[in-house]
Parts: sequence; structure tokens; C-alpha cells
Amino acid sequence: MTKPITHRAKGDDLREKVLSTALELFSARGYFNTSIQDIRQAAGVSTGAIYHHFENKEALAKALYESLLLQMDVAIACACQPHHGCYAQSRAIIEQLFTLTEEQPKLMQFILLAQHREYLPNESPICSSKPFKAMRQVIEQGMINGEVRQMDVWVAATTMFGGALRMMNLALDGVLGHSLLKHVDEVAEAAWRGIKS
Amino acid sequence: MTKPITHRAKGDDLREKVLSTALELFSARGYFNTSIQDIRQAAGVSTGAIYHHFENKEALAKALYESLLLQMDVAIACACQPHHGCYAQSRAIIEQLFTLTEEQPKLMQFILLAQHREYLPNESPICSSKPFKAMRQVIEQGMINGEVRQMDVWVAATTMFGGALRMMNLALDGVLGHSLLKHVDEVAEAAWRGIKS
DNA sequence: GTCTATAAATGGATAGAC
DNA sequence: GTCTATCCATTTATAGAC
Repeated sequence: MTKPITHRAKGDDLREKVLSTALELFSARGYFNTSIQDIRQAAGVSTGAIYHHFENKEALAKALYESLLLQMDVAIACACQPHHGCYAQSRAIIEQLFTLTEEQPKLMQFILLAQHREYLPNESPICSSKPFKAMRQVIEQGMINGEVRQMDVWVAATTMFGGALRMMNLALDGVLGHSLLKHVDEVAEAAWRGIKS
Repeated sequence: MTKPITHRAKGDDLREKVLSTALELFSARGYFNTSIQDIRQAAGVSTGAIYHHFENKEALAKALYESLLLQMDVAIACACQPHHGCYAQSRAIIEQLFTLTEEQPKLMQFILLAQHREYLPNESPICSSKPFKAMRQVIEQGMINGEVRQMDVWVAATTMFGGALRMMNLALDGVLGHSLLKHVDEVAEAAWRGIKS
């Protein structure tokens, strides 16, 4: 920490402003339909300021992506932590995912629906990211404990969370009239029937 | 039909060539990373020819999208047709989806993973398209027949097909080492446990 | 119906003042 | 650290010959 602690640097605020504006625009129109100009205007900053904080447009997207993935990872870890057993943890994850989808749809839109590989060519696929790994590990542990019957781990994990993720897609696409959160138990229980021993 | 029947018009061949090249490039790099130049070169045709057959780049993508959706719709209808009962039909759909994913990954990449709304702003979300409607109808019918227990229809449909679709995502992202088709029965049976009465 | 050449616009990124 | 002005490359789309 070489920065002065006395007061929040102006630069950090601007950086955050740019990131939140970028999320707004990327999730609404997509990465390629959003120009630096658009971000500049919407954030009320200058081109130079953006390029001072980010090497280029791709680096901006990468910073945003990583920040949101981390946010999602923390949210899932926190949701899991107070619960024990595969079902309780899986249900808690689904509830947390549904909550995030309703409360921060732009975050989930960007994380779930965007095709990051098209503009972050070196990024590994989202299913290899930490939050998704955490979800698989819950199922793996359940299989070791005998709560989940013996089956292919990938199949077990997609069975448990695939339906929930599809429901989130529907909600984000606006085809689901009612609230996602109403369905947490129905979704979690139906999926659990598929894999419990 | 005002065209002469005697021989296949040259124009149709070129049109098909452009469409198949576009699918190749769109699925590999994405719509926005593919220029008309790229298509022109890869297809070995001229700019003028492309614009003779398609009003603009968006119209090209729309034609491709609709053609592939139709292809998928026909494939699903054919897979369903010889079977009776909700489970048999659902399993047949999953088998057909897995087969398509393995045999025509570019088609499925473009249909499933691309964010069409970013470049086809007037298109309705993919979950409202015919093939996805057909999948939901199979489940709806199963609920009427009593094969599927009473529950929210959206939840039932996503429970039945959500896991399979996630597995396809994994396969398309290249994180699934082995063959998708090996898992048809395991995936279908696990999902079925979730919704059967 | 297909070609080449080119127009017109946009967008990412830089330079240099303050 | 932030601003304005501008460069340069790329891209969509058109014009007009064949």
C-alpha cells in the first residue's frame, strides 16, 4: 500500500465508475455493441481517463469479468458455509443463485449469458471457474458421503444444478412471469430426487 | 416457383456456400469477430455476390439462424415421433440433442451458445422457439397423463432437460473428455426421477 | 449474377496540454 | 490523473463494369 490512507483516491472512484458503467452497457447491449465512446459518455469521463486505468477495451472487460466472478464465488461460498450435507448446501447454492439473479440481474446476465471467449480469447470456459468448481465439489463430497448415489460426477452435478441454471436463463430472458425465488424448493427438491441415493 | 427446374441455379449454390461458411466462422469466432471480408475470402466469393443474396450482414445471420432452428426443430420432431409416453419421448429428445452436438457441433454452438439478441435485436429469445416449445409440450402432456407429478410446468421442463443442456455446454466447451452419447441413459434417467409421479 | 474498386462511417487507441 | 483533439485501421455497404 503506497497510497495515502487519509482519503479515498479520486482515481479509484473513477475506476469503479467505469467498471459499473461497463457492466451496465455490456449486459444490456453486449460487449461488441458497446464502444469506448458509449462508456465514456455514460460514465461522464474522458477517453484518456479510461485508458489511464485500463490498457485497452479487452483489459477492461477482463477486469470486470474477474471482479464479478469473484463476487459470485464469495456469494456461493458464504451461502454454503452455514449448511451441512449435500442437499442443504445444494439448496443454499440454488437459493443464492436465484437471489443474485433477481437482485443483480446485470451481474448474472454478464456472467452467465455472455460469450466471454469471443472477446477474452485466453480465458478458460466459465464452467472451469471457481464458483462452478465449488458447485461440483459439493456434489462430489455428497457422493463420497453416500448421500448421492454412485454415478458420473459430471452427470450428477449437471442434474443437480442444470435445471436451476435453465430457470435463471428463463428469468433473465424475461419469459418467466413470476419470481424465481418462489421456486427454490421445488427446483432443488426435483433435482435432488435425481441424484440422491 | 418461377425458376427453371431443369438445373440447379448457380445462385443457390453460392447462397448455400455463403451460409455454410458463415456458420463455420460465426461458431468459431462469433458474429462480431467475423467480417464480411472473412466470409468473402473463406467462401471464395465476392462482396457483391454476398450482398446480392443478403440485404446485409444481419440478414445473413438471421437467415442462418432460422435455417438452423428449423433443422433442430425437424430433428426433435422426428426423434419424438416413433415414441410414446413422456419418458420415452424425453429420452429420445436428449439422445437426438446429444447426437446433434457430437455430429454438428457448429450448429449447436451457434444455436445454443451464441447471444443472438446482440445482433438480431428483434428476435425472440431462443427458449421461445419451436424446438424448445416442443420440449416443454412433451412434459406438459406427461403431466396431463399423470406420468409426471403435478408441479410448475417450467420447473418440470427445466428439471427434465436442464441437465442435458448443461452437459451439451460442457461438451461444446471441450471440458468433457469422453463422449456425450455414452451418458444419454444416465442423464435421462436421473432427470426423470426428478419429475416422475 | 458476379466481380472490383471505393465510399462513408465507426471505433479503438494515442499524443500532448493542463 | 484527467482532459481534448486526432490518427489510423477496419468494416459495412454501394457503384458501376462485365
